[in-house]
Amino acid sequence: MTLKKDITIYDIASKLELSSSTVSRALRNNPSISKKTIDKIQKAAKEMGYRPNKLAASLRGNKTKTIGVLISKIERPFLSSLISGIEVKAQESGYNVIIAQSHDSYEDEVNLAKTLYSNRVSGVICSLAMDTKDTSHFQQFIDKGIPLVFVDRVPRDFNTFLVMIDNFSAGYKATKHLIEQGCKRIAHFTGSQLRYIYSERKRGYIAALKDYNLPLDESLICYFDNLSYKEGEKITTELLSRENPPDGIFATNDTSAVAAIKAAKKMNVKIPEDLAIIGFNDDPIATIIEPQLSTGTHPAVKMGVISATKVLEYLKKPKNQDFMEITLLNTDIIVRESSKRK
Amino acid sequence: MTLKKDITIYDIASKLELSSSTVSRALRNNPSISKKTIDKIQKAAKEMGYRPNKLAASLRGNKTKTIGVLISKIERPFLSSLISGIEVKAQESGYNVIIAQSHDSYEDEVNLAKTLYSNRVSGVICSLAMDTKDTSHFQQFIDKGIPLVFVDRVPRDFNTFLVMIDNFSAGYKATKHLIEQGCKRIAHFTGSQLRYIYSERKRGYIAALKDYNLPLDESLICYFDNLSYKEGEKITTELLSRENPPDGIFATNDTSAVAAIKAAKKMNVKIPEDLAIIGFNDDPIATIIEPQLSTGTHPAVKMGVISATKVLEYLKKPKNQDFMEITLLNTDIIVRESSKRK
DNA sequence: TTGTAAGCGTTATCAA
DNA sequence: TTGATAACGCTTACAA
Repeated sequence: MTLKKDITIYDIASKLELSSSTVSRALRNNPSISKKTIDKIQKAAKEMGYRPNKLAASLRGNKTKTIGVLISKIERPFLSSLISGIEVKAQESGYNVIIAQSHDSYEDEVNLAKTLYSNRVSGVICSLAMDTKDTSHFQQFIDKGIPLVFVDRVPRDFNTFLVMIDNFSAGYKATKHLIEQGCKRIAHFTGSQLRYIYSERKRGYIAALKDYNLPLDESLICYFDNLSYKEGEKITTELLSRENPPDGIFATNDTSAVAAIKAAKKMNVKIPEDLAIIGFNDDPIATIIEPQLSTGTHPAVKMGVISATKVLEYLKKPKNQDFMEITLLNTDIIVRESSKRK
Repeated sequence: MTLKKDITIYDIASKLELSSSTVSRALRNNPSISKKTIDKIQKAAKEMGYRPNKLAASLRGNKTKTIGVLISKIERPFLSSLISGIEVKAQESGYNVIIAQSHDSYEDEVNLAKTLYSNRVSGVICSLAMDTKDTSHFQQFIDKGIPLVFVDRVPRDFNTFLVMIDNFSAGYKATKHLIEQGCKRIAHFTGSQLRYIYSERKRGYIAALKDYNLPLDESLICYFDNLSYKEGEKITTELLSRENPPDGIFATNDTSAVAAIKAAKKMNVKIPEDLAIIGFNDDPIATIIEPQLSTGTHPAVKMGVISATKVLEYLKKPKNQDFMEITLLNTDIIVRESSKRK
């Protein structure tokens, strides 16, 4: 097996009888090099099959042009779209994206943060694991001036960039919509209250009930462990078996909402007449289920692009990072069959 | 903004009055260093907050411990699961995963391959863009002894690792299943015939028809551009409007199959009685649609793990890479409501 | 068991 | 406009 050797700037330099620094500059179109030399060098580089060694450049410049993305699970539609947005934006600017999945484990998240650091990523974009309380493992990035963006599942108390939707308003809108459809007893599916996004949506839910003079029944607030389909089925079945079942459900994700639809149908509960349901995220399943699921939009790709943009902008002109910049995106309710009573 | 300086092995060395090489070795538990020294060094490293600079190590060792993944779009459930499998396996072995999306564009694929090369990835795992004909942009990896694995959408004529399911058999089984349900006129939704996976499934479909003495009606083979929901809707509607419509559909992906179900329902065609449908991939939507979609399994996570394993094994003991190693995974038919007539 | 020194491929500084 | 040289932080012969 004879491997082709890597061509370096030295190879080009010696072939053209120039110095390596001239070659280096020419390849980056440095204006101090004459047009003629630049052309000659770039031509030779192409012919010889030169490929810059980004490793060496990174080491030298102490910047990797790499964005580390730390999320729970790629398979979640919201997260894969988020990554897609990040990747597109990063690519545009010549940055690479490296992916790390915490699988919603705090320990993994801590270790992966270390790994990203060791890899000297230029910036980090993170959506927290479900049960992360302590976020001190992110301090290392701040200490080094590495831009850090939390997206969607953000911590409550960390001074950095946050990108998320207006979750309070989202919860409020979704609940208001159900109220407008005539719902009087609205259940709410929520996730870990450590996660701001869930507690805020819940707060929006509560505020809407209050504004419309509906009593708050704590027993209708269902705290999920992982917002899975299975959990959604189980809890819906339980809810609908009660003496005084709800007539509406605002689920904080589509997976549990779809499970609710299926469970309700199995129990012959009419949707939306007897039970109006709205989810959140607008996952692909929302339009597949019958009746189609009303939901709140969660602009994943856009959030990815914005997150990456924050990182890239910061890298261009770093500021004191002892601040918090929150980007709140608007969210809309998409009304589909599962909640449309009129 | 005062940034913490990076601690290097030199900092540790001078603090402990040792040499940098001793520190370097101790940090990697090199047996030639005394237990006592190792402990002392590792303790100091921890206290001082040392983080290895992988960049420097990579440059020195000319290996990055990074696997480049080149795929069309992360959002596809099959691909995000594939990546997940790759990431988990890579993580285990201390490798990073960098993601590049071609968005099914041949030009992007060529450029991204270059970028991955410039980043000196240790290995590459790729699922081709829909319309990639020429695969010479991958030769650079072979020339350098960088392990290259094609997964799922593989080229026809490239000597390297291939990981895929037995697509011929998959197509055969799916078709056979429909025949066994009594279908006589089975339509087939297929993708670009440049992609082996689609042409092989089609070959399986044709072989099954032949084995069961059903005539092959070329007009029932539908060539899709992108296998999207929209395309599926349109083509199904057209098919069912014919004088002599099909009584079964074998769709090469679930998206188009689900679209077919929806379109058929809209036209009051009974599923599975009048039209039995089977898809492929077992995407999440398959169990959400009603009737639930029969489909062929596509073990994405497993394929990811295997692909990563091939890369890692090769890196452990490189061989002559002028060979082809095909890993064919088995696939099963999951019979659900959309095709179960008895 | 530990130390010295060279080198990985760039880029930046200074000098010519 | 170009060249010589040092440096980025690590690993690894080779020497002690």
